[in-house]
Amino acid sequence: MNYNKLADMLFPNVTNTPEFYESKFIQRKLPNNAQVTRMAPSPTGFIHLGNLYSALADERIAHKNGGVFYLRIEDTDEKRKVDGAVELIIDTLRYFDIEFDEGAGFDENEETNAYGPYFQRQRVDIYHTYAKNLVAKGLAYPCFCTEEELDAVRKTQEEQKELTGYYGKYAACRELTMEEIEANLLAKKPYVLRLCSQGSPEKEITFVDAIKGEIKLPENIHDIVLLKRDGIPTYHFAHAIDDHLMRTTVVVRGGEWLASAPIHYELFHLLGFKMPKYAHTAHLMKIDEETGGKRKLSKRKDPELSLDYYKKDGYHPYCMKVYLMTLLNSNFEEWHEKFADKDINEFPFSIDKMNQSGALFDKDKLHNICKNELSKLSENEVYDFLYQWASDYEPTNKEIWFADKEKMLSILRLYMGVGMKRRRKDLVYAKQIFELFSYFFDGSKMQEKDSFKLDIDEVHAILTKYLESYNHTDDNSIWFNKLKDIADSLGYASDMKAYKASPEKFKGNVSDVAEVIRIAVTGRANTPDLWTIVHIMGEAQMRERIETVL
RNA sequence: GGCUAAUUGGUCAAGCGGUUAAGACGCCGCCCUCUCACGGCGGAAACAGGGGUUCGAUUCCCCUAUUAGCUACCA
Repeated sequence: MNYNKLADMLFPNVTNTPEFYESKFIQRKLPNNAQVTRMAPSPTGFIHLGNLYSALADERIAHKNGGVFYLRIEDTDEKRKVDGAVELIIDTLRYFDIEFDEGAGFDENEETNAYGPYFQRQRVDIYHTYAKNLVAKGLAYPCFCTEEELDAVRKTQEEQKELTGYYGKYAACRELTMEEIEANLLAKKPYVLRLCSQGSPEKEITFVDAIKGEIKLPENIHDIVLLKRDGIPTYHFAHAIDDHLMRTTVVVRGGEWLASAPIHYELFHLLGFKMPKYAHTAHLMKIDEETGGKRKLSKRKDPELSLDYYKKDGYHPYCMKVYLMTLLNSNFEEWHEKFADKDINEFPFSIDKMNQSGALFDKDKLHNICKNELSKLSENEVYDFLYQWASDYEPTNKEIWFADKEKMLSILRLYMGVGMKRRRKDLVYAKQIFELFSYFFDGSKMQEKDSFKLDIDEVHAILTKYLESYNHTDDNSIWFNKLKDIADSLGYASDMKAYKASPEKFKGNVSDVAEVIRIAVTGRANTPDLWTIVHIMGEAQMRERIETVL
C-alpha cells in the first residue's frame, strides 16, 4: 500500500506540514513551575457548579505560579452550539472572580490569541494536516462502514460476549486495498478516518495521574474515529492536537475521561507529542432523593446545579468560591482560618490535595461559610452587594428597601453586630437576608411569623403598660429597666436569678415580657436587640404596630 | 456483561504499619443571656465485609459488596 498516495488522495488540499505548526506555536516562555491549563467547554450555553468547580482548579493551578489559563471552545458537536455561549462563560466565571489570560473571547490580533484559533471548528486545517501525516505513515485509514454495519458487528460481539468495538479482525476497512478505497472514494461514499491502533490487549500502559496517582490501564486497541464523516475531529483527536499545540501542561478534566486515557496515550505517542500531566477530578455529587443513593449532580434533575440558582437567591460569589475551595483542597479551610487576613488566592493550592472521590454538595456547610464570610465584611460592602442583587432580582422592592440608605446601613450594622465584641452571623444570602428583617419595611401588611405564648389579657396588660411608660429618649439601660418594672408590677420576675431559684413564685420572667413586645413590634420572637430595632424604625412605627395588636 | 476507580461518623475530611482514629458542618446538652445570634464548655457519632502478609493493620495484597465512570461518527 502506498500510504503517501492515499494521504494525497484523502487530503488533496492540505499543503501544510506538522513542522509548520510546530514552529508556529513554539514552547511558551514561562517561569519555572508555571503551568498552562485550560477550560474547554462545549458551547451549550450552560455552565454549572461542576464547571465552576473544575474551572477554579484550573485557574488556581495556573495562576499560583504565574502560568496561563485559557479558554478553548470545543464546538465539534454542532448540535450543541448556542449563540452567545462564549460571553456567558466568560461573564459567569468573572462573576466568581475567575479570569482567563487568553483564548476564546479575546481580541484576535492580540498576544492573548497567539496560540489560536481557540474554536475547534476554526482549526480543521490543523487537524487535517496531522491526520494526513498519520495516513502517510500508515497509522490512519478511511473507514466506509455504515452505521448499520457497525451495529451488526456490535451485536455479534455482544452475543459472543466479546469486547465490543472496531478493532483487530473486526476492523474491516483496515484491510481495504488501494483499489477498493479509490472506488469507494470515486463513488462518493461517506467515510470517517480511523486510527490504525498499534496497541496490544496484553500490554498495559502506566502513567501518573496528578490526583489519583499511578494508574495502570490496558493499551488501547480500538481503531477509534479521528475525523468524523464531516471532517470534524472527535474529542480525542482534537484534545491531542490542541493541548499539544497550545502547550497545555496540565489537563484537568472529569474522571469520566480516565477510561479513555489509553486512547490519548497512544495518540500522543503516535503523533510524537509529549504528554501533558493529567489530573482527573471527581465530580460533585448529591443524594438522590428517589433512591437515597449518592449520584453525580445532573443538569436536568438538579436546579441547584445551575449557577443562576445561586445568583437568584443572592449567594455572594466570594462565599461560593470559598466553599468550592474547601471542597477542592482539603487543607484550605484550616489555612483560611489561620490566615484570615490573607487573600484566598495566596493559598498554596496543590493538585495532589485534591479529592479522589466525589464530594457531596453540602448546603449546610455552604451556609455556614456564607455566615462566616459575610460577617467579616463591612456593612458598606454588604450594602453594595445587596443593592446590586435587589436591582437585578427585586427591582420593585428595591425602591422600598433602599429609599433610606442610612436606615438600611443601621439595620445591617444591627444584624451584623458591627460594634459588638463579636459579630453576629445571621446573614446567609440576599433572599434570606431581606426576609430576616422584612418587618422594617412592610408597614401595616406585616405578618406575624411567631405568635404570643401568653394569653390575650396578659399581652394586653404588658403592651399597655409598655406604651404608657415609653419614652423615646431613654437609653438602652433605662429602657430595659422600665421593662423590668413592668415585669415586677405584673408578677413576672425581673431578676433571672430569683426566677431560677423559685420559678413557681412568678408568672414568668422579663424575657416573657420582652417577648411580647418583640412579637408585637417585629412579628417574630427572635430578633437582635429590641431597643435598637425600635430606634431604627422610629417611635411612630413602633406605636402603630403595638396599637394594631391592641 | 466487560474494563476502571473509589469506599474513615449523617456530610466534608486528616491519617500514609504501632494514634485515646484530628478538625469542620450538622445534631444534642450545659454556660453566658431580655429572645435570637455570637462566644465558651461538653456529648453522641466512623475505618463496608471476609480472608491473607506482618510481632502488629484504617494504612499493604486478594476476594465479596456497594457506589461512580467508561464501553459512540457526544463531549
